[in-house]
Amino acid sequence: MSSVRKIASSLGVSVATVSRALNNHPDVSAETRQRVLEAAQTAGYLPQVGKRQLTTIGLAYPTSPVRPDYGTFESMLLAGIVRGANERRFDVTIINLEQDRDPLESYTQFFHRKGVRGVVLRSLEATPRLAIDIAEERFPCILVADRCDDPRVNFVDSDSRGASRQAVDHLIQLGHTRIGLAIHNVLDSDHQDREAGYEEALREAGIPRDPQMTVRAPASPEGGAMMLNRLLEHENPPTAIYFTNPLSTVGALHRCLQLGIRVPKDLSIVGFDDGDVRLRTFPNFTAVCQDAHALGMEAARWLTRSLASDQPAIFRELRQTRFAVHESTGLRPVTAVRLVGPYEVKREI
Amino acid sequence: MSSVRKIASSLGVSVATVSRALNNHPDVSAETRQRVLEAAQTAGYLPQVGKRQLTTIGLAYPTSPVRPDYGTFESMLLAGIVRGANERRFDVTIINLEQDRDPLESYTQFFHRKGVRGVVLRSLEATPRLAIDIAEERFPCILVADRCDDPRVNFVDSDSRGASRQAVDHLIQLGHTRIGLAIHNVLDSDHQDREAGYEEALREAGIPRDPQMTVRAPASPEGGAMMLNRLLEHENPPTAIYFTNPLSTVGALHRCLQLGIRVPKDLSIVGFDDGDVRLRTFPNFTAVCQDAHALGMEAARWLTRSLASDQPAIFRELRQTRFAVHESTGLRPVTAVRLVGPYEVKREI
DNA sequence: GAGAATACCGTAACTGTACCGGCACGCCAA
DNA sequence: TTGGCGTGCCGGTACAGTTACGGTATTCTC
Repeated sequence: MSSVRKIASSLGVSVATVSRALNNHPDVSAETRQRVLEAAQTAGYLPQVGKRQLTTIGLAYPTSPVRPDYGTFESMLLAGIVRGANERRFDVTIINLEQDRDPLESYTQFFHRKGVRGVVLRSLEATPRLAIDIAEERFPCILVADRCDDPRVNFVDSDSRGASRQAVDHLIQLGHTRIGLAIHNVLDSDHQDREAGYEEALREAGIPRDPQMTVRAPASPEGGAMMLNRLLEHENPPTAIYFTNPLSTVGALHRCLQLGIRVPKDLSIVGFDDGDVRLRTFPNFTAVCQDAHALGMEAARWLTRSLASDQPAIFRELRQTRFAVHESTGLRPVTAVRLVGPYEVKREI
Repeated sequence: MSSVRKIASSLGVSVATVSRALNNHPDVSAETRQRVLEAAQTAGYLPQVGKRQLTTIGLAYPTSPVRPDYGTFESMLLAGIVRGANERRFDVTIINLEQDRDPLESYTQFFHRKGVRGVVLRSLEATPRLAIDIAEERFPCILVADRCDDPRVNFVDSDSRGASRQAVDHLIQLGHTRIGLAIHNVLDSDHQDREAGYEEALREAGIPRDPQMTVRAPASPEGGAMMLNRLLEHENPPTAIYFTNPLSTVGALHRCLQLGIRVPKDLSIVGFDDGDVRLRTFPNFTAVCQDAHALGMEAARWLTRSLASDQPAIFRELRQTRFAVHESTGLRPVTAVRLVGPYEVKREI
């Protein structure tokens, strides 16, 4: 519809000036650039190279991409996105939202300058705000591995409430009544789910929730070890713990081995897994499992289908996580383990 | 230099036909397409949209990208590549070489159709052949995490011979004389390095190499456990083992815990690490460490610098891996552990 | 105060792609 | 046989956006 020439004539400037303004070239005054950007925004300008239809989608990260913290999660997610996009012969480019973006330009302009027709937004921590901003500009976007209340925001997320409840139920069935919750210190929607599932299972079983049985720490092996320490130092320690993150689960299991705590004989542990971390620990841990690959694939599939068919529907999917029993959960021990010193373990009646 | 119009006039066809032939459109005869592709090849045709200089590089995978097998290695590599490319404001797109490539078109045409000016080639297993093909077309390309004898091929790889030798030396210093080698069953250059380092250290110390102390299996936790079994079933078992892959190291440590073999008291283990796997096992294992992030960053840095400066130099870098001592290596035990049944361990004099 | 340097912008030339129409050929029915 | 119709293939042209070059006005320097 709109082109650089249309915008140029409507503003009384030349096409070269419009092009320069849209591409952050230095040879244009700030005032003119502002006028051009506004005109482009209101006209709903979409650049097109030649007349080619672009077949690239972006994977946008608010910060530096692929944080090692997340273990294999990012890998699996990316693999899923690439596979989903390839089904319709789309390519995927990685976009860093903090890099190379002019604060003046809109997201739409930024993404078009990058040559992508839509983005999968990988939201880290507290930034679904971004998704709303992009949705407001009506640029095709889908949030992955997070969710958002705004009705204009598309997302694919996993819902771990059901499986979390199932996990805690499983512990209760094994006779446990004092069950700890070791959760991320930043409560995003995922972790809210897990806490809700934990709470539901307790309530259903008529077990009152003890706030001292909930501890919080960053998602890391060190955080996991720390949370284990804190729970077992309690005068009335738990006999089972639900760790809501893969890395803290690994850290906790490691700490148990260090302390000589036998899992599951002395202590039952349910963890969380994104990939196959649970199959690489000792013992293999019972876990709530999230399929990151499927998450990414679904997101890319919907986005590319939506771009190809050109009908802007709303898409919001919550995929249920799965509960898988392995070797780290067992019957409630008759004697609970308690930590009395940094390296001293006491088995009580 | 050359454009669709130049090619069109030199062949006596229209620009539309050239464009169609270059983009795999159906409305062109096979014979004409062939002629156009050949002319484009000899003329060294490089498409350019508008007059824009493309600032995208590709990360090309011969097969499906990001294999979960490799743990966090792919994640770290990708993160490094993206960061290296961003330094010069380049973007990265993921390209699957098996997808959407017409067998008739050259790699150059394929990559240009994808809109990238250069590629980082992630070679998996036995495919440095690809790097040679691409180098022959003079398309900017760098092989990462592998190497190639052909003098036209650029690469960034890590050299683990020195650190492997250091690792085995370390074991010898601790009094070990019977040292096993558990290595990948496919001997790419990386694993050749590791074997060479092992051999060198033994020779230097005057210890004859026993072929029965070398076992081979796929790089997986199961492979690691299997290799451990095979070595410890030997009538004269080793007191220390070098596992040349992160996943097999994890599998072996897991198997030791299962069998009740105390590491390092009964058996010393040196492993290999790409990221921080060694810090998430029990015990944390002594390892030869490869910095995948740095590998990717160096590759992308060189490629983007080379594209920006437009001088096609040759680049071949071997980064030394690092040897890090952790908790899985100790003094040679007086009694070696031997496996006499699937779950029976015997400690001999 | 005159010359030089710089900031900003317009004209025009250039890139590649898609739409539309035309030509040649083959097939089918009257 | 002949006219009509569909299809494969291709050319002309309009149009997308970008950049080289040059011009004008303003500012800086001596």
